[in-house]
Amino acid sequence: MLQDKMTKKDKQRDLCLARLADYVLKAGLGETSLRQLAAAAEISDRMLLYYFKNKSEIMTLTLLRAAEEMTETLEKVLPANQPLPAKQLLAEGAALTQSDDFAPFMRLSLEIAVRAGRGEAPYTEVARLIITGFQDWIMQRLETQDPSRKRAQALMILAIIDGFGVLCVGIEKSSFQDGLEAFLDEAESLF
Amino acid sequence: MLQDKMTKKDKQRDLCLARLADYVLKAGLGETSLRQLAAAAEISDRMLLYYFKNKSEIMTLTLLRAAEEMTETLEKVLPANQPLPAKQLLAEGAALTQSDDFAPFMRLSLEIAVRAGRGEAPYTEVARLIITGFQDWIMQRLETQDPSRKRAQALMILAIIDGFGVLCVGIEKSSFQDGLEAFLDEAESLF
DNA sequence: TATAATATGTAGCGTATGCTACATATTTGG
DNA sequence: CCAAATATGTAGCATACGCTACATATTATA
Repeated sequence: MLQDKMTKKDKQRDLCLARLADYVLKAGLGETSLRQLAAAAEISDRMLLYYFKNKSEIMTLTLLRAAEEMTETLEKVLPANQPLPAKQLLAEGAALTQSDDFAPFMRLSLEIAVRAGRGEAPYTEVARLIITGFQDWIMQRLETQDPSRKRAQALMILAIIDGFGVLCVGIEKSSFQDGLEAFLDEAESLF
Repeated sequence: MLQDKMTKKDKQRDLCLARLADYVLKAGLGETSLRQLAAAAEISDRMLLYYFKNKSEIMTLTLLRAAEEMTETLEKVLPANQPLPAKQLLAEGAALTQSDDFAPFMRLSLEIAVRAGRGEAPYTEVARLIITGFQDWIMQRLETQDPSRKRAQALMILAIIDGFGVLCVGIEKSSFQDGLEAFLDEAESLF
């Protein structure tokens, strides 16, 4: 990635993408006109379209970059040292959705998923990438006795984490007065 | 609601909102310029702004109308005859997210929740309304032995249903080859 | 150093947006 | 019936959008 023979253009593209990934993580997908993106990248919109062929390419590469950063953040926050039981992994994941480090990724992922649901390109492929990335992360940390069901179990855990994220995002945790732990206890008592 | 002494303007407003609610359920929140809304309402944009004071009012009332319809649809799809055990209620709810009748509400709800998460008015209040509406629906159908935890349990069930909705919306159920039932079995086996 | 390739600024095009001004038609009520 | 209120069409404004044409500066290469 950090090759010596990157042209200046390539280096600028890379710098732009780093800044743009940070920007969309903070601002979301709603404030992404070329002029706004250019301001975030600290260049002129003219140069943005010199470095990239059009807005679609900018957004695709920016979201892929953000997805990469999400994967790295996930790895950093909870390294895959030893597997955890499902309930504990679920608790870790749900807590993540509220942590300062990870919440922006959660919000952005949901925005991407929603747009993917409407069939908007290029969100469809990015959404799939993010979901499978998160799913893999869960699988690598899930202690299980039945390997054949591991993938499905991971998907179930991911669904609960996502659902928790939606509720938090949508209602700003005002209905979670009892706290995250109490909420998660319900998961256990449900079945 | 159907008063005799509605002025023509009031009647037109009502008709518009009915059509607009249908429209946003189909098209989502991404295609909602005044001209597009006017076409959906089968009037001119000029008249749309005669009936309503501005776009913000149009969207607020339209989404409230859609939320009302969601509540009615929920009631119709599964009347509150007798309470169900959590697992069965969860299965019903998850299946709903894929049914033709209810999937549009699910997609729209997620779009609203995401925008609410960014603090965009008027989505914040509408999101809260939708979430509590769905939560109440669950509570009224949930068989429980510990009433003090009923509300939290309902929220947990809602989280799983929402998470399932996100995954379906985001990846178009390609990862659910095993089907909904197998997926739900995991919920049971997880704990 | 001359020339070609790369880089950057300025200006603006065509279109879409939310919204309004102004005129005219239609209905209503005294 | 006639004035006042209500309803509707036409046209367009100001702004924002994605993107491009054109000129000029800077750098690399021969």
